[in-house]
Amino acid sequence: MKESSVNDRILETASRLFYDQGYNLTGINQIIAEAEIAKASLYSHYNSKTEILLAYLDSWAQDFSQRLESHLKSIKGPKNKLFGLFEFHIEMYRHSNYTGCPMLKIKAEVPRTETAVWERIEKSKKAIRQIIKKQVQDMDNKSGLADQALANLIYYLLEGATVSATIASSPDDIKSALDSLKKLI
Amino acid sequence: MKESSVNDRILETASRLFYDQGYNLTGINQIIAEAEIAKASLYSHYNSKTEILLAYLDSWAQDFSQRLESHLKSIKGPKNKLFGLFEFHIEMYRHSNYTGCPMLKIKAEVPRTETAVWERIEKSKKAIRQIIKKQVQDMDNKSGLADQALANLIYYLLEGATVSATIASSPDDIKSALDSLKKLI
DNA sequence: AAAAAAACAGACAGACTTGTCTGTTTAGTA
DNA sequence: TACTAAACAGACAAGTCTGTCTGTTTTTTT
Repeated sequence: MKESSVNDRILETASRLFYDQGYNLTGINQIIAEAEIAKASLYSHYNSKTEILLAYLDSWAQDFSQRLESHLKSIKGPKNKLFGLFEFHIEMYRHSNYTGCPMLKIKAEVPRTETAVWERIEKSKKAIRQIIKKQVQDMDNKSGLADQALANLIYYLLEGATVSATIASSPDDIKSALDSLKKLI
Repeated sequence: MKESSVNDRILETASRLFYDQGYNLTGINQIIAEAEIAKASLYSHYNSKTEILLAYLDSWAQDFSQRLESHLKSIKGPKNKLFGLFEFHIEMYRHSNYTGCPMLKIKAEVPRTETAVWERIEKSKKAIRQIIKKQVQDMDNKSGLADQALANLIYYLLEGATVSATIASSPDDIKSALDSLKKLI
Protein backbone atom coordinates (compact mmCIF):
# COMPACT_ATOMS: atom_id res chain seq x y z
CA MET A 1 0.00 0.00 0.00
CA LYS A 2 2.96 2.29 0.41
CA GLU A 3 3.17 5.05 -2.16
CA SER A 4 5.89 4.50 -4.68
CA SER A 5 8.57 7.17 -4.71
CA VAL A 6 8.87 6.63 -8.44
CA ASN A 7 5.64 8.49 -8.97
CA ASP A 8 6.95 11.32 -6.83
CA ARG A 9 10.19 11.53 -8.76
CA ILE A 10 8.31 11.69 -12.06
CA LEU A 11 6.07 14.50 -10.86
CA GLU A 12 8.82 16.46 -9.16
CA THR A 13 11.13 16.27 -12.13
CA ALA A 14 8.43 16.99 -14.68
CA SER A 15 7.18 19.92 -12.62
CA ARG A 16 10.61 21.44 -12.37
CA LEU A 17 11.32 21.05 -16.07
CA PHE A 18 7.88 22.19 -17.20
CA TYR A 19 8.23 25.29 -15.10
CA ASP A 20 11.86 26.13 -15.81
CA GLN A 21 12.11 25.43 -19.51
CA GLY A 22 8.51 25.12 -20.66
CA TYR A 23 6.15 22.26 -21.36
CA ASN A 24 6.76 21.94 -25.08
CA LEU A 25 10.51 22.14 -24.72
CA THR A 26 10.55 19.34 -22.17
CA GLY A 27 10.68 15.84 -23.62
CA ILE A 28 9.71 12.55 -22.07
CA ASN A 29 13.28 11.36 -22.49
CA GLN A 30 14.62 14.25 -20.46
CA ILE A 31 12.12 13.57 -17.70
CA ILE A 32 13.06 9.91 -17.37
CA ALA A 33 16.76 10.71 -17.58
CA GLU A 34 16.68 13.32 -14.80
CA ALA A 35 14.22 11.38 -12.68
CA GLU A 36 16.42 8.32 -13.17
CA ILE A 37 13.56 6.00 -13.99
CA ALA A 38 12.76 3.74 -16.91
CA LYS A 39 10.50 4.86 -19.70
CA ALA A 40 8.20 1.89 -19.13
CA SER A 41 7.83 2.95 -15.51
CA LEU A 42 6.72 6.40 -16.52
CA TYR A 43 4.12 5.06 -18.90
CA SER A 44 2.79 2.68 -16.25
CA HIS A 45 2.06 5.71 -14.05
CA TYR A 46 0.83 8.06 -16.76
CA ASN A 47 -0.72 7.23 -20.10
CA SER A 48 0.56 10.32 -21.87
CA LYS A 49 2.56 13.48 -21.50
CA THR A 50 -0.68 15.41 -21.18
CA GLU A 51 -1.61 13.38 -18.12
CA ILE A 52 1.66 14.42 -16.51
CA LEU A 53 0.83 18.03 -17.30
CA LEU A 54 -2.57 17.71 -15.65
CA ALA A 55 -1.00 16.13 -12.59
CA TYR A 56 1.51 18.98 -12.50
CA LEU A 57 -1.22 21.62 -12.62
CA ASP A 58 -3.29 19.85 -9.99
CA SER A 59 -0.43 19.33 -7.59
CA TRP A 60 0.75 22.88 -8.01
CA ALA A 61 -2.73 24.30 -7.41
CA GLN A 62 -3.14 22.22 -4.28
CA ASP A 63 0.29 23.10 -2.96
CA PHE A 64 -0.23 26.78 -3.69
CA SER A 65 -3.59 27.08 -1.96
CA GLN A 66 -2.29 25.11 1.00
CA ARG A 67 0.73 27.34 1.46
CA LEU A 68 -1.33 30.47 0.96
CA GLU A 69 -3.89 29.36 3.50
CA SER A 70 -1.26 28.67 6.13
CA HIS A 71 0.33 32.03 5.37
CA LEU A 72 -2.94 33.93 5.84
CA LYS A 73 -4.16 31.92 8.83
CA SER A 74 -2.15 33.87 11.38
CA ILE A 75 -3.08 37.26 9.91
CA LYS A 76 -5.97 39.08 11.56
CA GLY A 77 -8.44 41.23 9.66
CA PRO A 78 -9.54 41.14 6.02
CA LYS A 79 -7.42 44.11 4.92
CA ASN A 80 -4.31 42.61 6.44
CA LYS A 81 -5.13 39.32 4.76
CA LEU A 82 -5.26 41.11 1.42
CA PHE A 83 -1.90 42.69 2.13
CA GLY A 84 -0.69 39.25 3.15
CA LEU A 85 -1.72 37.92 -0.24
CA PHE A 86 0.66 40.35 -1.91
CA GLU A 87 3.39 39.65 0.62
CA PHE A 88 2.96 35.98 -0.08
CA HIS A 89 3.71 36.65 -3.73
CA ILE A 90 6.72 38.77 -2.85
CA GLU A 91 7.98 35.87 -0.78
CA MET A 92 7.73 33.56 -3.77
CA TYR A 93 10.46 35.58 -5.45
CA ARG A 94 12.83 34.99 -2.59
CA HIS A 95 12.55 31.23 -2.42
CA SER A 96 13.23 29.36 -5.65
CA ASN A 97 13.45 30.78 -9.13
CA TYR A 98 10.06 32.30 -9.57
CA THR A 99 9.47 33.17 -13.20
CA GLY A 100 5.73 33.75 -13.15
CA CYS A 101 2.49 31.97 -12.44
CA PRO A 102 2.69 28.35 -13.65
CA MET A 103 -0.89 28.48 -14.83
CA LEU A 104 -0.23 31.51 -17.03
CA LYS A 105 2.92 29.96 -18.43
CA ILE A 106 1.10 26.81 -19.45
CA LYS A 107 -1.80 28.86 -20.80
CA ALA A 108 0.58 30.45 -23.31
CA GLU A 109 1.89 27.09 -24.44
CA VAL A 110 -1.19 24.95 -24.76
CA PRO A 111 -3.93 25.53 -27.36
CA ARG A 112 -7.43 26.31 -26.19
CA THR A 113 -8.58 23.00 -27.61
CA GLU A 114 -7.00 21.24 -24.66
CA THR A 115 -10.04 21.80 -22.51
CA ALA A 116 -8.87 19.78 -19.52
CA VAL A 117 -5.83 22.01 -19.21
CA TRP A 118 -7.77 25.22 -19.60
CA GLU A 119 -10.36 24.18 -17.06
CA ARG A 120 -7.66 23.90 -14.45
CA ILE A 121 -6.23 27.29 -15.32
CA GLU A 122 -9.62 28.95 -15.03
CA LYS A 123 -10.42 27.12 -11.82
CA SER A 124 -7.18 28.24 -10.25
CA LYS A 125 -7.80 31.88 -11.13
CA LYS A 126 -11.37 31.76 -9.93
CA ALA A 127 -10.14 30.48 -6.59
CA ILE A 128 -7.85 33.46 -6.10
CA ARG A 129 -10.57 35.88 -7.10
CA GLN A 130 -12.91 34.24 -4.64
CA ILE A 131 -10.42 34.62 -1.82
CA ILE A 132 -10.04 38.32 -2.62
CA LYS A 133 -13.77 38.83 -2.91
CA LYS A 134 -14.41 37.28 0.47
CA GLN A 135 -11.96 39.60 2.19
CA VAL A 136 -13.48 42.62 0.48
CA GLN A 137 -16.94 41.62 1.65
CA ASP A 138 -15.70 41.13 5.20
CA MET A 139 -13.90 44.45 5.39
CA ASP A 140 -15.04 48.01 5.75
CA ASN A 141 -15.09 49.13 2.13
CA LYS A 142 -14.68 52.90 2.01
CA SER A 143 -13.02 52.99 -1.41
CA GLY A 144 -16.04 54.39 -3.21
CA LEU A 145 -16.15 51.30 -5.40
CA ALA A 146 -18.66 48.49 -5.18
CA ASP A 147 -17.37 45.34 -3.49
CA GLN A 148 -17.16 43.42 -6.74
CA ALA A 149 -15.38 46.26 -8.53
CA LEU A 150 -12.88 46.61 -5.71
CA ALA A 151 -12.27 42.87 -5.62
CA ASN A 152 -11.68 42.90 -9.36
CA LEU A 153 -9.31 45.84 -9.06
CA ILE A 154 -7.24 44.13 -6.39
CA TYR A 155 -7.06 41.01 -8.49
CA TYR A 156 -5.93 42.96 -11.57
CA LEU A 157 -3.32 44.70 -9.44
CA LEU A 158 -1.97 41.40 -8.18
CA GLU A 159 -1.96 39.75 -11.58
CA GLY A 160 -0.49 42.74 -13.36
CA ALA A 161 2.17 43.38 -10.76
CA THR A 162 3.18 39.73 -10.77
CA VAL A 163 3.50 39.66 -14.54
CA SER A 164 5.52 42.87 -14.46
CA ALA A 165 7.76 41.49 -11.78
CA THR A 166 8.61 38.45 -13.88
CA ILE A 167 9.55 40.68 -16.79
CA ALA A 168 11.72 42.92 -14.65
CA SER A 169 13.01 39.92 -12.66
CA SER A 170 12.38 41.76 -9.43
CA PRO A 171 9.58 41.84 -6.86
CA ASP A 172 9.66 45.64 -6.83
CA ASP A 173 6.50 45.85 -8.90
CA ILE A 174 4.59 43.76 -6.37
CA LYS A 175 5.89 45.94 -3.57
CA SER A 176 4.76 49.02 -5.44
CA ALA A 177 1.32 47.52 -5.97
CA LEU A 178 1.08 46.65 -2.30
CA ASP A 179 2.09 50.14 -1.22
CA SER A 180 -0.57 51.66 -3.43
CA LEU A 181 -3.19 49.22 -2.25
CA LYS A 182 -2.51 50.19 1.36
CA LYS A 183 -3.30 53.78 0.51
CA LEU A 184 -6.43 52.88 -1.40
CA ILE A 185 -8.20 50.77 1.22
CA MET B 1 13.82 48.00 -55.80
CA LYS B 2 10.26 46.89 -55.21
CA GLU B 3 9.74 44.96 -52.01
CA SER B 4 9.20 41.31 -52.59
CA SER B 5 5.81 40.06 -51.50
CA VAL B 6 7.44 36.77 -50.55
CA ASN B 7 8.95 38.37 -47.51
CA ASP B 8 5.56 39.78 -46.59
CA ARG B 9 3.86 36.43 -46.96
CA ILE B 10 6.47 34.78 -44.74
CA LEU B 11 6.07 37.36 -42.02
CA GLU B 12 2.28 37.49 -42.20
CA THR B 13 1.90 33.73 -42.12
CA ALA B 14 4.49 33.22 -39.42
CA SER B 15 2.96 35.99 -37.30
CA ARG B 16 -0.50 34.48 -37.55
CA LEU B 17 0.70 30.99 -36.69
CA PHE B 18 3.03 32.08 -33.90
CA TYR B 19 0.20 34.02 -32.33
CA ASP B 20 -2.62 31.53 -32.83
CA GLN B 21 -0.92 28.25 -32.04
CA GLY B 22 2.33 29.25 -30.37
CA TYR B 23 5.92 29.62 -31.49
CA ASN B 24 7.15 26.18 -30.53
CA LEU B 25 4.16 24.43 -32.04
CA THR B 26 4.66 26.16 -35.37
CA GLY B 27 7.10 24.48 -37.71
CA ILE B 28 9.00 25.87 -40.65
CA ASN B 29 7.23 23.41 -42.91
CA GLN B 30 3.83 24.71 -41.89
CA ILE B 31 4.92 28.28 -42.52
CA ILE B 32 6.15 27.56 -46.04
CA ALA B 33 3.09 25.46 -46.83
CA GLU B 34 0.58 28.10 -45.74
CA ALA B 35 2.59 30.98 -47.18
CA GLU B 36 2.91 28.97 -50.39
CA ILE B 37 6.60 29.57 -50.78
CA ALA B 38 9.61 27.31 -51.15
CA LYS B 39 11.75 26.40 -48.19
CA ALA B 40 14.84 27.76 -49.91
CA SER B 41 13.07 31.08 -50.35
CA LEU B 42 12.36 31.31 -46.67
CA TYR B 43 15.95 30.61 -45.75
CA SER B 44 17.16 33.22 -48.21
CA HIS B 45 15.13 35.83 -46.33
CA TYR B 46 15.82 34.59 -42.81
CA ASN B 47 18.74 32.59 -41.54
CA SER B 48 16.82 30.81 -38.81
CA LYS B 49 13.46 30.41 -37.17
CA THR B 50 14.64 32.70 -34.40
CA GLU B 51 15.18 35.50 -36.92
CA ILE B 52 11.58 35.14 -38.03
CA LEU B 53 10.51 35.39 -34.41
CA LEU B 54 12.49 38.58 -33.94
CA ALA B 55 10.98 40.06 -37.09
CA TYR B 56 7.54 39.09 -35.80
CA LEU B 57 8.12 40.80 -32.46
CA ASP B 58 9.53 43.92 -34.12
CA SER B 59 6.76 44.25 -36.66
CA TRP B 60 4.09 43.70 -34.04
CA ALA B 61 5.62 46.28 -31.70
CA GLN B 62 5.79 48.84 -34.48
CA ASP B 63 2.27 48.14 -35.66
CA PHE B 64 0.93 48.28 -32.12
CA SER B 65 2.52 51.58 -31.20
CA GLN B 66 1.45 53.08 -34.49
CA ARG B 67 -2.18 52.04 -34.07
CA LEU B 68 -2.20 53.17 -30.45
CA GLU B 69 -0.75 56.53 -31.34
CA SER B 70 -3.35 57.17 -34.01
CA HIS B 71 -6.08 56.08 -31.58
CA LEU B 72 -4.93 58.49 -28.87
CA LYS B 73 -4.14 61.39 -31.20
CA SER B 74 -7.72 62.62 -31.41
CA ILE B 75 -8.34 62.33 -27.67
CA LYS B 76 -7.90 65.50 -25.63
CA GLY B 77 -6.53 65.57 -22.10
CA PRO B 78 -4.21 63.15 -20.29
CA LYS B 79 -6.96 61.44 -18.28
CA ASN B 80 -9.00 60.78 -21.40
CA LYS B 81 -5.90 59.46 -23.11
CA LEU B 82 -5.43 56.98 -20.26
CA PHE B 83 -9.04 55.90 -20.61
CA GLY B 84 -8.44 55.66 -24.34
CA LEU B 85 -5.58 53.28 -23.68
CA PHE B 86 -7.98 50.88 -21.99
CA GLU B 87 -10.59 51.37 -24.69
CA PHE B 88 -7.96 50.59 -27.26
CA HIS B 89 -7.41 47.24 -25.58
CA ILE B 90 -11.13 46.57 -25.40
CA GLU B 91 -11.28 47.23 -29.13
CA MET B 92 -8.60 44.63 -29.75
CA TYR B 93 -11.01 41.97 -28.54
CA ARG B 94 -13.59 42.96 -31.11
CA HIS B 95 -11.38 42.80 -34.16
CA SER B 96 -9.53 39.54 -34.73
CA ASN B 97 -9.03 36.72 -32.31
CA TYR B 98 -7.26 38.41 -29.49
CA THR B 99 -5.83 35.87 -27.10
CA GLY B 100 -3.44 38.01 -25.09
CA CYS B 101 -0.40 40.18 -25.52
CA PRO B 102 1.95 38.61 -28.12
CA MET B 103 4.96 39.64 -26.07
CA LEU B 104 3.69 37.84 -22.99
CA LYS B 105 2.83 34.76 -24.99
CA ILE B 106 6.32 34.54 -26.43
CA LYS B 107 7.82 35.28 -23.04
CA ALA B 108 6.24 32.09 -21.71
CA GLU B 109 7.60 30.02 -24.57
CA VAL B 110 11.16 31.20 -24.94
CA PRO B 111 13.87 30.63 -22.32
CA ARG B 112 15.52 33.62 -20.72
CA THR B 113 18.77 32.68 -22.41
CA GLU B 114 17.39 34.02 -25.69
CA THR B 115 18.44 37.55 -24.83
CA ALA B 116 17.49 39.12 -28.14
CA VAL B 117 13.90 37.97 -27.64
CA TRP B 118 13.70 39.11 -24.06
CA GLU B 119 15.15 42.51 -24.88
CA ARG B 120 12.26 43.14 -27.25
CA ILE B 121 9.70 42.06 -24.68
CA GLU B 122 11.15 44.37 -22.06
CA LYS B 123 11.44 47.23 -24.50
CA SER B 124 7.81 46.87 -25.50
CA LYS B 125 6.60 46.93 -21.90
CA LYS B 126 8.79 49.88 -21.02
CA ALA B 127 7.24 51.80 -23.91
CA ILE B 128 3.73 51.29 -22.55
CA ARG B 129 4.78 52.27 -19.06
CA GLN B 130 6.39 55.40 -20.43
CA ILE B 131 3.20 56.39 -22.23
CA ILE B 132 1.22 55.97 -19.02
CA LYS B 133 3.78 57.85 -16.99
CA LYS B 134 3.72 60.81 -19.33
CA GLN B 135 -0.06 61.15 -19.09
CA VAL B 136 0.09 60.94 -15.30
CA GLN B 137 2.69 63.71 -15.18
CA ASP B 138 0.62 65.87 -17.48
CA MET B 139 -2.62 65.43 -15.55
CA ASP B 140 -3.91 66.79 -12.28
CA ASN B 141 -3.01 63.97 -9.92
CA LYS B 142 -5.35 64.09 -6.93
CA SER B 143 -5.23 60.37 -6.17
CA GLY B 144 -3.06 60.72 -3.09
CA LEU B 145 -0.39 58.61 -4.74
CA ALA B 146 2.90 59.84 -6.12
CA ASP B 147 3.02 60.14 -9.90
CA GLN B 148 5.26 57.12 -10.31
CA ALA B 149 3.11 55.01 -7.98
CA LEU B 150 -0.05 55.98 -9.82
CA ALA B 151 1.55 55.27 -13.19
CA ASN B 152 2.61 51.86 -11.93
CA LEU B 153 -0.86 51.14 -10.61
CA ILE B 154 -2.51 52.01 -13.90
CA TYR B 155 -0.05 49.80 -15.73
CA TYR B 156 -0.71 46.88 -13.36
CA LEU B 157 -4.42 47.39 -13.83
CA LEU B 158 -4.10 47.29 -17.59
CA GLU B 159 -1.80 44.29 -17.62
CA GLY B 160 -3.80 42.35 -15.06
CA ALA B 161 -7.14 43.10 -16.64
CA THR B 162 -5.85 42.10 -20.06
CA VAL B 163 -4.51 38.81 -18.76
CA SER B 164 -7.79 38.13 -16.97
CA ALA B 165 -9.75 38.95 -20.09
CA THR B 166 -7.83 36.39 -22.11
CA ILE B 167 -8.57 33.73 -19.50
CA ALA B 168 -12.27 34.55 -19.40
CA SER B 169 -12.34 35.12 -23.18
CA SER B 170 -14.20 38.37 -22.68
CA PRO B 171 -13.24 42.04 -22.46
CA ASP B 172 -15.43 42.48 -19.36
CA ASP B 173 -12.41 42.55 -17.11
CA ILE B 174 -10.88 45.42 -19.04
CA LYS B 175 -14.18 47.29 -18.87
CA SER B 176 -14.30 46.73 -15.13
CA ALA B 177 -10.76 48.01 -14.75
CA LEU B 178 -11.60 51.07 -16.83
CA ASP B 179 -14.70 51.83 -14.77
CA SER B 180 -12.71 51.65 -11.56
CA LEU B 181 -9.94 53.80 -12.97
CA LYS B 182 -12.44 56.49 -13.87
CA LYS B 183 -13.50 56.68 -10.24
CA LEU B 184 -9.94 56.69 -8.98
CA ILE B 185 -8.57 59.60 -11.00
C1' DA C 1 17.90 39.18 -76.35
C1' DA C 2 21.40 38.09 -72.77
C1' DA C 3 22.69 38.15 -67.96
C1' DA C 4 21.58 38.24 -63.19
C1' DA C 5 18.59 37.62 -59.42
C1' DA C 6 14.93 35.44 -57.16
C1' DA C 7 11.74 31.85 -56.36
C1' DC C 8 10.64 27.29 -57.29
C1' DA C 9 10.26 21.89 -55.91
C1' DG C 10 11.79 18.68 -53.08
C1' DA C 11 15.30 15.29 -51.53
C1' DC C 12 18.23 14.79 -47.71
C1' DA C 13 20.81 14.82 -43.10
C1' DG C 14 20.71 14.30 -38.41
C1' DA C 15 18.52 14.82 -34.50
C1' DC C 16 14.56 14.95 -31.99
C1' DT C 17 9.51 13.61 -30.58
C1' DT C 18 5.88 10.41 -28.15
C1' DG C 19 4.64 6.08 -27.23
C1' DT C 20 5.08 0.68 -27.59
C1' DC C 21 7.07 -3.46 -26.75
C1' DT C 22 10.28 -7.31 -25.19
C1' DG C 23 12.58 -9.28 -21.81
C1' DT C 24 15.23 -8.96 -17.32
C1' DT C 25 15.87 -7.85 -12.58
C1' DT C 26 14.54 -6.26 -8.22
C1' DA C 27 11.30 -5.80 -4.29
C1' DG C 28 7.38 -6.95 -1.39
C1' DT C 29 4.13 -10.43 0.22
C1' DA C 30 1.89 -14.78 1.35
C1' DT D 1 10.62 -20.04 -0.27
C1' DA D 2 7.46 -19.30 -4.03
C1' DC D 3 4.51 -15.88 -6.16
C1' DT D 4 3.30 -11.42 -7.69
C1' DA D 5 3.94 -6.78 -8.73
C1' DA D 6 6.88 -3.10 -9.95
C1' DA D 7 10.80 -1.13 -11.94
C1' DC D 8 14.52 -1.88 -14.91
C1' DA D 9 17.22 -1.21 -19.75
C1' DG D 10 16.74 -0.16 -24.15
C1' DA D 11 15.43 -1.23 -28.98
C1' DC D 12 12.00 0.21 -32.08
C1' DA D 13 8.22 2.54 -34.90
C1' DA D 14 6.52 6.36 -37.10
C1' DG D 15 6.60 10.72 -37.18
C1' DT D 16 8.35 15.45 -36.34
C1' DC D 17 11.83 19.15 -36.27
C1' DT D 18 15.40 22.72 -38.37
C1' DG D 19 18.39 23.59 -41.76
C1' DT D 20 21.19 22.38 -46.22
C1' DC D 21 21.68 21.44 -50.74
C1' DT D 22 20.92 20.49 -55.83
C1' DG D 23 18.99 21.78 -59.74
C1' DT D 24 15.10 23.97 -62.41
C1' DT D 25 12.09 27.64 -63.60
C1' DT D 26 10.48 32.18 -63.42
C1' DT D 27 11.13 37.06 -63.07
C1' DT D 28 13.66 41.24 -63.39
C1' DT D 29 17.26 44.15 -65.13
C1' DT D 30 20.64 45.60 -68.37
